[in-house]
Amino acid sequence: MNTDLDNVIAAISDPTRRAIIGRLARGPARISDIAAPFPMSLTGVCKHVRVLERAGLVRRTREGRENTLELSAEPLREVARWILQYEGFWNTRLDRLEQFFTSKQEK
Amino acid sequence: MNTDLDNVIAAISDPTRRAIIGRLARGPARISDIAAPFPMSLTGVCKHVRVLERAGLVRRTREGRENTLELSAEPLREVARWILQYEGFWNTRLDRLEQFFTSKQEK
DNA sequence: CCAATACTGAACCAATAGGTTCAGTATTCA
DNA sequence: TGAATACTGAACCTATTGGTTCAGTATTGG
Repeated sequence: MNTDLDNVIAAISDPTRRAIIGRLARGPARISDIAAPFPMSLTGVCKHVRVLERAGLVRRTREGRENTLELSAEPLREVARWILQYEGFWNTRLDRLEQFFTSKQEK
Repeated sequence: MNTDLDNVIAAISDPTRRAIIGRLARGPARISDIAAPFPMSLTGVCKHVRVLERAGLVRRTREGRENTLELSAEPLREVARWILQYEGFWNTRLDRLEQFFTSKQEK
């Protein structure tokens, strides 16, 4: 089974898709606009956009032949939450030790 | 080309590997110990561990026939940094609007 | 109306991911 | 020493990923 978290993390594991997110953070854009800077066919970019869409990271509004994309960063929040639970492990050696004993007590 | 960030994010996109990280957060463990709860062959778990290792998320210490694994969460920091730059986008509607105009000004 | 624009779907491809089994190598315990 | 333990490598399999091309459908501007 594939959870939402899996899909979101998989979506942001690709550098092209992270770049698309970065672009959309500066404001909404059409697929063609987004595709322009990439050394890749429009179809290729289209596919990446669909992956982001399925992960809930992008909202699409069709008007006529144009598809305007908008960043929808909410799903990243869950990912941040998952990662930040390990925050104590990437500071000092001491923090790591402390975290270890804290979790031992909790158990 | 595959960046470190790509490898780390790809590593944590798999639920089995996230579970392994969760297990190691409670303290070091041998591969067999880690493998036990998973409905999967030891070889399968071994492969997952190697992925985590290549991403720098796990350190291994061999003593005799036993491989003791230890969490090395530092690489997650970069991922957190990447995600948190979009923090303003997952709060209120207002925040999103604000962020949008702020970035417009910067440009 | 015609041509250009903005996509989209289908078919294809090579590489990678995630799993398996089986056989092998060290290492340790009794 | 001999059996059990703790892995590891190789070969294999299927499904998915990330890309392509080509052909098609709407939509729009001149």
